[in-house]
Amino acid sequence: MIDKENIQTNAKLLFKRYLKANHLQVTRERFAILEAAYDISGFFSIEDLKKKLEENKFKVSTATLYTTTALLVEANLLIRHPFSTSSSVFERIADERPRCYQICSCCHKITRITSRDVAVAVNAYQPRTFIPTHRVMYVYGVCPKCEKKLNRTRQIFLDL
Amino acid sequence: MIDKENIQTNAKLLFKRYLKANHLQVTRERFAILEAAYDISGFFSIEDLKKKLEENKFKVSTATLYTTTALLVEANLLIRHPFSTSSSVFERIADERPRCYQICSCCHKITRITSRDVAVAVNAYQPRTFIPTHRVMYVYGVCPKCEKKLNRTRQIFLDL
DNA sequence: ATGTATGCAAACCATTTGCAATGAC
DNA sequence: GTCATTGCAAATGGTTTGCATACAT
Repeated sequence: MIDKENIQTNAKLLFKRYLKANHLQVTRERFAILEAAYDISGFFSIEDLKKKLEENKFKVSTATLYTTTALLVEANLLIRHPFSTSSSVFERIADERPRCYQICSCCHKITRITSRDVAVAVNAYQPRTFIPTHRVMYVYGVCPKCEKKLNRTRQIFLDL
Repeated sequence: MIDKENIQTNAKLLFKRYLKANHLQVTRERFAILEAAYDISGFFSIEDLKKKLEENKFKVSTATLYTTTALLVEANLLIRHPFSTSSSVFERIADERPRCYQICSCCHKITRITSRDVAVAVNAYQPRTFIPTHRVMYVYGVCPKCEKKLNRTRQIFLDL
């Protein structure tokens, strides 16, 4: 089993490795940001990260938050989701399970699916020369609740 | 085989249906934008759309471009990709094949994969109550070129 | 006739940039 | 000591908003 501690430790190790490999510096700020990001289990914005860091009594400039999150995305330690038009939505990559999200085009509710079927399906494709680090699948559609609503409207239309 | 004409006609039909179902108005602007968007086969920005519309001698305000693209995303006629931090990256949904993209975290090159394996894998997962309209998969990793350049370590998470 | 969609320009705000100061190596 | 990184504040520019006008129903 992987506990929270392990996830963080592993992420830090990977980040350090990434920085070394790319001749980048290991700084307090970068690791404080990584830690804060990995303290959040769901989606988060730059704003949320800033707050989390403040909770930890750690002050970082906005500029650094932006450059570091970009770095973490590059290092495959964070995902950037396409959920918002304006601001970035991030999420940590805490384990190797493929990430699959169902998104209702109607009510915009997002649900992560973690069933075995999904894992098998998403991992079924194996590229030849490309070396995959992680996979993200988005299944767009209509959730049951909205489907009922839509059906009602359609019915009304047929009646007209 | 589906040709360009057919794709557009089909998209228009779907859009009209969507508008009706949601009690929205069928306007010249909305269909001019849909047409322009479907004239572009790859990724495009709001800026690109504006240019394409100008080519067609059609003038639309920026505000309308934003609201209409949002509408088209809602109607499952456009995808919004998470490729840019600042501006939106769109792509038409021209056919029913699942969309899979390989993204190199290093050089940021994006390649669409259309092989049968991908299609099978992505469609293998079938939600129970949720009604899927389309699926998008992103495979992040390192392309062969970058792999050679950087002797980077793969992300390996322990005991899952 | 009613209410929605559009255009325009201003406002907004997330993100980026430039430069001086700090800190990693 | 050298050069990358950070912080700050200002600039940038994509996106949103408010309101008057035009238009779909």
